[in-house]
Amino acid sequence: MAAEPALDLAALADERPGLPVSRVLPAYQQVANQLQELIMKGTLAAGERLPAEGEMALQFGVSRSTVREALRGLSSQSLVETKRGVNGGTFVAEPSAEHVQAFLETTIGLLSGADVVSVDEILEARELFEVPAARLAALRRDEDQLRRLTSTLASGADVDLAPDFEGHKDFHVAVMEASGNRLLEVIARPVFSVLRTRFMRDKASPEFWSAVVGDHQEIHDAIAAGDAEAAARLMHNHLERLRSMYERIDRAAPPEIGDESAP
Amino acid sequence: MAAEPALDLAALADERPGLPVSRVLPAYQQVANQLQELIMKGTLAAGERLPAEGEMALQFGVSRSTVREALRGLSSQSLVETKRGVNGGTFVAEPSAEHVQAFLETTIGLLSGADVVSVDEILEARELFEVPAARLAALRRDEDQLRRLTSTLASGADVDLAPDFEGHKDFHVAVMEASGNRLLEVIARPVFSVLRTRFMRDKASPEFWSAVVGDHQEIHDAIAAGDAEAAARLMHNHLERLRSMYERIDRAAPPEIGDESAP
DNA sequence: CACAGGGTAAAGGTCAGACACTTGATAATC
DNA sequence: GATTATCAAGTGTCTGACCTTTACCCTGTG
Repeated sequence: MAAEPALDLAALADERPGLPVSRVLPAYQQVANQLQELIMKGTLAAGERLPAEGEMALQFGVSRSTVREALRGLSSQSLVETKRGVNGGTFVAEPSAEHVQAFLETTIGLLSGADVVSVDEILEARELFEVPAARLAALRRDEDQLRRLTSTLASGADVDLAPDFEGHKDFHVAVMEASGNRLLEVIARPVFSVLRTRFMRDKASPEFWSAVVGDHQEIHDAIAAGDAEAAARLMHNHLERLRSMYERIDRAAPPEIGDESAP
Repeated sequence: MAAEPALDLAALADERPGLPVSRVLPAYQQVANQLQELIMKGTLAAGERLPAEGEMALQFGVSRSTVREALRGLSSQSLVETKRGVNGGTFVAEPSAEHVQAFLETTIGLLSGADVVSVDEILEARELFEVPAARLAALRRDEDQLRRLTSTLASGADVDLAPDFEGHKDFHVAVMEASGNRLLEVIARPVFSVLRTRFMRDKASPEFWSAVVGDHQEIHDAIAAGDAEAAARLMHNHLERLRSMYERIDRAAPPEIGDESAP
């Protein structure tokens, strides 16, 4: 086992951030950077197993704690995953859409909370994503996707006495799914979720929700019929309706966010 | 200093993931989760300073190493930042668009590399973002943004003998900036960068690049004139041109990615 | 009084070594 | 042959120490 050509990573650091930082990065940062680069370059393939922590510590010439801190950073970026037990270890993670969505949701939420982006911008972006999504869905949805879209209508109608955001959400998610563009889905869903989080349910009138259900039905029919332009137009109108509600709530609510102790 | 009402966080864990995990999460995960929740809820405001690592260790009833691993995770999600020295410590990070962009760029790159999303989908998504961006830019650009847009043209023309992706990139970034929607900008830029990374420069003919420069000029003029529909139409045509080039390269290149050792 | 220099201490960064916990595989037992 | 006990690799956690950075204070000097 002496001839194992284990990963020789120690000669990969080429970072010269100029001068904005303290001229030397912490060791755990350097280790993380090097590993990340190897992963991004594909040198370490998805699913591949990294050396054990102790071994990496030897290779990098740092302590095991330092390696572990580096790995924690990478793992919370979903670049690696760790498993315990025999055959455990650190593995290069298979990138998944869910990771990206989860991250985007939290960060867009923060950006919005910190007023780096406004609610108007989120609503506008949403329209940019969802109107084309409806158009594409009309053109490309397969039977399966259509079935799923239909089912969100049914469940929405069932609970129309307790109209909640869930049915609403499911419908829009199904539309994006039917658009056949996963990147669009990955990006649009978090945008959507942030709005959902910011504007909790039960703030709109029952009439509003029944109008929403009606909109959904119409959009569904257009998508089912393959009428792309109608689907796009109806989605646009639908989002206009939502926007006006959001804006009303936004104006009514205090600018403070994250407060939940108010009686 | 004995009566400092430090953050009492130890009674906040309400996570019951059901059973998909090993029924208990690692301590560093739990600590990270609790801190993250406090940050997301706004209980810990941006810029606020957390207790020192040793103190948090006491509060959570874990060792300092465990706290540190939790903090590494949070800091690579840009939720906290650490500073050394006196008055150093861990601070809740101010969310910034750059963080999101950096993360999106790496993850979309990975998703694309792993064929979770196809190049076609990225190109399509890009069109969905950029055509409306051009329209909005025509309607809303201020003088400053227009100036920046113009300057990208000049630099592009200067180096038309060595047409590189940089000028191309700057132009498109300037358009998105002029759209006045920061969320759009945050999302579209990484999408764009991924394409740039995947299709390195110098693969297209000089004629192609001069056509690109011409397109840019036309789009610029439309935006400058405030002609939204023309800007959108021209951007659409421009992206069609780019798409055909990307697709040609994609077909010609081997399906392997991340190879750079090939002579 | 103003400023330069050094000291100081708080807090993060790193290390070493040890032990506990998980978990798949293997061996021992019924 | 099926069940159970043992084992070992590897991550998870702890302890306690020491190094490094750096804002701030306190001199001392001009």
